[in-house]
Amino acid sequence: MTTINDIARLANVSRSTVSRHLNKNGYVSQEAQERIDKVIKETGYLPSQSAQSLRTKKTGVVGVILPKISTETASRVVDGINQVLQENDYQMLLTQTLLQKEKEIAFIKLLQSRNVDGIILLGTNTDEALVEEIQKADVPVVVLGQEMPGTTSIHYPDYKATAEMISYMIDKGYRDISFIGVAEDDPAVGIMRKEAYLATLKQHNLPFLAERIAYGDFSIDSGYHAMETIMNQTTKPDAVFVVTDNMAVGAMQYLKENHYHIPEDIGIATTGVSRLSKYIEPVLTTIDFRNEEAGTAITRLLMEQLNGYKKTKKLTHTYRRLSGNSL
Amino acid sequence: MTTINDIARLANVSRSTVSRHLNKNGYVSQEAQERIDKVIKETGYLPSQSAQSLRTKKTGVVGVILPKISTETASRVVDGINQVLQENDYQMLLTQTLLQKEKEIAFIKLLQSRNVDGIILLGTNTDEALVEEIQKADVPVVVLGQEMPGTTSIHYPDYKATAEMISYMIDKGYRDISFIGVAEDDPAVGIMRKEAYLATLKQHNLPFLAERIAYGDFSIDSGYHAMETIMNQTTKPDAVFVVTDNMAVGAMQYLKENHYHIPEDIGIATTGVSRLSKYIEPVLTTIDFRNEEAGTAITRLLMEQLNGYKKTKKLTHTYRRLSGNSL
DNA sequence: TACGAAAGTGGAATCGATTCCATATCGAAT
DNA sequence: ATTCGATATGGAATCGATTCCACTTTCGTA
Repeated sequence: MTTINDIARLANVSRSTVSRHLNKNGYVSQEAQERIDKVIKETGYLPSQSAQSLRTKKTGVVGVILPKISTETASRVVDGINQVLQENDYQMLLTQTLLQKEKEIAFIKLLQSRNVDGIILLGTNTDEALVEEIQKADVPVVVLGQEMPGTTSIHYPDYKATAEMISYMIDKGYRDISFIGVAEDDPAVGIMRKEAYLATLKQHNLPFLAERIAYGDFSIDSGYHAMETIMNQTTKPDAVFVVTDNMAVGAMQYLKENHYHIPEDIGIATTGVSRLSKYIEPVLTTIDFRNEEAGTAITRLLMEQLNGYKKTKKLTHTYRRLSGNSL
Repeated sequence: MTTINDIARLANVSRSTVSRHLNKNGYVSQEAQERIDKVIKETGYLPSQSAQSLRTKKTGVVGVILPKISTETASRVVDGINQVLQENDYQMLLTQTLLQKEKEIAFIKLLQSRNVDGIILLGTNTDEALVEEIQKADVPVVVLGQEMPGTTSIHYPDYKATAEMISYMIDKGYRDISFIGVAEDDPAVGIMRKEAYLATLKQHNLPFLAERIAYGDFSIDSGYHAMETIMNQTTKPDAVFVVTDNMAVGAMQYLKENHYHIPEDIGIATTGVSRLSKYIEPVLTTIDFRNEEAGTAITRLLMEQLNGYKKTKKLTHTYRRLSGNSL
């Protein structure tokens, strides 16, 4: 590796001069600039980020913590994040928790020791310990997907969107709607969406049956089994709302294997739009949270913080409903 | 930020002693260890990666260069990569080229200036300039998806798998198979797969018609238009092989919009298995390159190199065919 | 002609770690 | 009693940059 000292020596200047030239601050004569540029080109010199960031406390790296990259939702968010980071000359250090909550905290620490300039967390919970760790952090942390106390965050309109979808299903004529949710340690997906489901049924004076609800853990498999549980009851629902697309895939698989027709025998709706779901039968009716835009939005908020903006902001992301023929 | 100097001062030892304790090399008395541990716990001290890597020339970070993260193929590979990296306490710096070739070279440089310990490149071409840049790199670079001269790489069995799929289609009774490919600057996907298609037709004494071939650029849209081009000819094929799943989605969209039935009017086969494609009609017949395993495999090769193994290895990844009802 | 500001440059300290080397203590073996 | 190896510790150099400061030269203007 060639270093700034090599460049200085070869160009017959001091390393202060090289640095001044590279950073375009201070005075450097035309001739010196040319000699330096020439040597840099010849050697292919690249400044060491480690050394630079030791001095400047800036790495140009943003840490991203997410549950699992190979889901359509997450990878779209990452696309959005990456877009804004690239515009601002930041790189992305990516970590996956695989839904182990303790890893979120561990990664916040780890990323800081890696001297990232900021952290974007795709949130799955708002546990006390996590909130605390975020407060303690000495770099800005922004959160997407949960309303995190005391932290700049963007959350999805979980309640509103779910309520609207359930209403829509009722308008379509469904009267016995079942629900596949997730555990309640996820406030956004676990609590808000379920509450919206329950409240909307009530509002329309529809009865609520405990056996119409089953839970999964975000995986396809768990969606399959939740659907199975629901359909194994003595009476069967005429529709199902699944809180995540991944679980909806599992639910559909169960329905298909057991020869239920969608939407004649049972209607299905979910959140999250898949690349494929538009093109293949049945076209899923879903709530599209426009994850890519959410990714760019949360990253812009982080950029604001990196540029010195201090106040915490809370935003709600927008969404749209995509109508397919699964209802 | 607390530094090693703070720890040393608070624990009443020199910073050499703290370092020795942290790295478990050299002698440190029991009492000193305890005092140091206590102070570290109290302060929440984390060593600065920048400083460490400036001294040790190791960052514990691996750079990953890929075309686009929000594709099923890429995100599955990343999953595999991440798994092995995590096992080995490495983090991942992720970059996207969005299929701009010059960015591959730019990122190789950039990642080096960020002092990554190694680079994993999901290859899209084997251009001279790229090969050169890889040779020049002073960290190990491994490549997935292309057979890169002089570099450790794993490539997919593009020729064999494609030939086998075309044969399978012929066995199924299709006699007029069309082909949606990509530009030939991608040796693996652009050249090998097309050659396999042509050779297999010839081998079965089937005629080849130039108008049965169209090209896309990996995007859904381009698959749509390629399919459109093919179906707008005076005679129509009875099947199509699409070289990537993303383009296959576009092709299917075209077929669906124009009321062709799959597989009655036209059969379709592709590579790459989507989470969804198994569950929704029609179930796609595809070549599954098992991207996640490919990701773990290439990462293990990189780990070997990081541990001092010098020789370059060339491996071919395995695959399997998944039969659906799209043929 | 003189003087102060602008232009140009290098020296040295610094960031936060690691690591080599010198030094000191102590117990065991000769 | 002396010596030697093991244990324990701190000092100082170093990694590759940035940045402050001091110093010199140049130049326009009073």
